[in-house]
Amino acid sequence: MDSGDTPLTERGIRTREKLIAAAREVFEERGFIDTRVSHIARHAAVAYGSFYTYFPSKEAIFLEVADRLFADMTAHRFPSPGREPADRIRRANREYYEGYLRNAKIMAIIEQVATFNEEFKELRRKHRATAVARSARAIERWQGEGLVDAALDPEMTARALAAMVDHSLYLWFVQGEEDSDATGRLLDTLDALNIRALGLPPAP
Amino acid sequence: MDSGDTPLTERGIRTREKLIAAAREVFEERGFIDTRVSHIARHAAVAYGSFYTYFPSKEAIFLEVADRLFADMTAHRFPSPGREPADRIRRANREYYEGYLRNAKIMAIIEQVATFNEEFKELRRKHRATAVARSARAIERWQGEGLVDAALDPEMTARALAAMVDHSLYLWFVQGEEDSDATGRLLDTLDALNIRALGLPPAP
Amino acid sequence: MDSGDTPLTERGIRTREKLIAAAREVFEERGFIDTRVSHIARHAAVAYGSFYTYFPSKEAIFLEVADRLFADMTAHRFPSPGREPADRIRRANREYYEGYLRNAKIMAIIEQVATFNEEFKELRRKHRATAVARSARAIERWQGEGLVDAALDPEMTARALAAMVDHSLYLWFVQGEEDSDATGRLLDTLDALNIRALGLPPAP
Amino acid sequence: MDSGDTPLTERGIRTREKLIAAAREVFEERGFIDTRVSHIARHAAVAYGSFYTYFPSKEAIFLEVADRLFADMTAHRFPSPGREPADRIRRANREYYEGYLRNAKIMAIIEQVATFNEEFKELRRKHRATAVARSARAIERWQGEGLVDAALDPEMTARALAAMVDHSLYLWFVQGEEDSDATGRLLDTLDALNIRALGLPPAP
DNA sequence: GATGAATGAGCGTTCATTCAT
DNA sequence: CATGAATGAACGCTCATTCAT
Repeated sequence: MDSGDTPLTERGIRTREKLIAAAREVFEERGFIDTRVSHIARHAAVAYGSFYTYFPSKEAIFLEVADRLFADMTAHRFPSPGREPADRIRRANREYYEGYLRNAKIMAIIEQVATFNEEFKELRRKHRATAVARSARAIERWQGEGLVDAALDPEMTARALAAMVDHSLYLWFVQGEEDSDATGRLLDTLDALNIRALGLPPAP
Repeated sequence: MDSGDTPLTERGIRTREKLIAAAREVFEERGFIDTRVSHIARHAAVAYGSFYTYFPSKEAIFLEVADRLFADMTAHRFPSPGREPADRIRRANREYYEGYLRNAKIMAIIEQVATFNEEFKELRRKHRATAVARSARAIERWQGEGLVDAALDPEMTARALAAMVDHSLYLWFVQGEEDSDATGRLLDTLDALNIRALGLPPAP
Repeated sequence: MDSGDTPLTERGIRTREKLIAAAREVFEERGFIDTRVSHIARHAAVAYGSFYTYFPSKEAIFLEVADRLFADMTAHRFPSPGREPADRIRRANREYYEGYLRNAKIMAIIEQVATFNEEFKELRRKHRATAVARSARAIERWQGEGLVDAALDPEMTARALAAMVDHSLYLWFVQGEEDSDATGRLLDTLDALNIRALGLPPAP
Repeated sequence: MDSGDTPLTERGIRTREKLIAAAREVFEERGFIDTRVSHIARHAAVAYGSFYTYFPSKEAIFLEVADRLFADMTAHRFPSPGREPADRIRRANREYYEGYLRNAKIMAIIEQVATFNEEFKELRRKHRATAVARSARAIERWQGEGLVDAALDPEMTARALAAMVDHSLYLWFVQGEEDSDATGRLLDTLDALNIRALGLPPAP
């Protein structure tokens, strides 16, 4: 009954990977609530009982799927040194938009699970805190350099702007308010509001 | 017998109200998913079957609870004529904050339900569309008066700023990131970012 | 709680009649199993609770409906004196066919109820026994007159021929095997088989 | 998990068979309407949920029981070549009587279900149509050979005589009008009426 | 380890009947 | 007597998890 343990054999690893890939697809298709363990097992072409050889519960496999997602969402982050702040914001945002689009469906499910599962709520909170802290440090730096008004609370500003971007993308791509023709306008507006709110000089 | 009907007698109306009040409390306490019809009935001190005299399902009573919430959230809106734009934004935001606080718990549940129930997704969408449209009209007016940069897309700006306020409040009050000492800083920051993003002159 | 009693006031009688008429229509429409007391009450434009003022149960009102049906089915029977036996059989059958058609829908429901309700099973049995006995007496008479072979068992013959007519009509009109163009052929065949089976001389 | 599937293992097949056998017994005992899935599971000494591993509903298992019944009722049919028509009718009837007796109880339940379930109505209709068609062809053949009056409508005759036999047996064995001493008289009478109605020469 | 059957608590919903007004 | 709300036992079905092979 050592389910959840990392399997040791080559074959076991393959089965585990099949389950994770299947889980992501099924979760994207049906949401967390409407996904059954049987769906995942069948989709992975694995016996029902074998699921529990690798994961102790539906929550556990979802946690793994979400972990990989967060890795993907943050892996592509790389600094763009020696740029104007406005330009760096635009670049960072664009990367985030792309990541969001790539993972929009599963992001939606994570959002769903976070509304009723404490463990997930906490996971989300941590990821957000990390991102907000990094962003707040950048704002403080810019305030030190006289680029951003010192009257702004760096942490709250970072929070609010992250919320703006996150939730706008969520509503647009996930909650079906998307209008693909207008996507460009939305993204441009998010960039502009970010930059204006901070009072940064628009990059030339 | 046919649930969903408006009750015809005083007594029936009372029972229905008891159920709605109980439902709100139970939903706030346990969330939508973990709420059972039996919880609501018991909390209302009403027989199990009586629930179905008034509502055909858990979804139905939740819709009623949410309807009343939206009514409350919008009812308190009143115009503040002859003010500076920045001042009006601050006032409107404060009203919204108060409404949010008053209804934070149930707002959270609505957010939850909207992640898996199409009917609710649609309800939320409509309410948001109304609010965004009003806000976009105000921005256009201010652009006409030369107070806001004409380069900003009014609709997308309205969307993004609404998302910022909504989601910030949601994360703060609902997802447990609240730190009551800092609430004032958050709200001030939201006001400030709103005003700065639009490029409005800060009211004196 | 004296429900089931015959009401005394004019108004009470009217309400009771309304319920019976409504019950027949609803039973015909939905069958016994799928009929709810609420359907009957609503169809009669009578309060739910009032039903129980007049009938102690769904079974009770059905019994009343069925009683009236049997009255109608037998009321039209009148002897046709001084005829040939074959002619009398044809006449009697025709009357029965007409009655069946007039009441086919409710006959179907009675058949349904008789499959699971002992009280109804017994009611049907009695009605059938009466009809079979009368028919058997006629056969005996004809045997006495040398018109029918004395080797035939009068009671069993009466039973079997009644079963033939009853069930043929049931399958034809009720179980939806009806083909209206061919109805005449079916009825003629039933007459002919009756007469031939008894060995009666075909009426000229 | 998905009920209705054919089980894949020996053990699964055994459980499924246990359920079917138990279902037949419980249906015979209590009728379709008063049978609960829990009764069947308990009678089969199987967990409640296991029922749904094999059948999606009470209707589904009943369909299977009925299918097997019809197979039994028709399997024993074998031709009796080179006999007099009257003799063949007697033989065929006797076989049918025996089958009916063997399955009388469950036949009753099928009759019951056919009164309110469209799927079953249709199943019964098909079986009857097959039997009637075969019988009608025999009548036509005898008409060609001059043994049966050409004036008789073969199809309607086949229908009516089948209805006579079927319903007589039903009333006798199922609806509790049975009087075991007289059973022989009933069967003899059914044979005789069949033969006389067709005008066949009684076999010596 | 893989397989798929077995388990049963749990929940939503129904509806005949009773009761308060 | 009329009215319609109140009651709650009963049942069908689900599905995460455990177990036997």
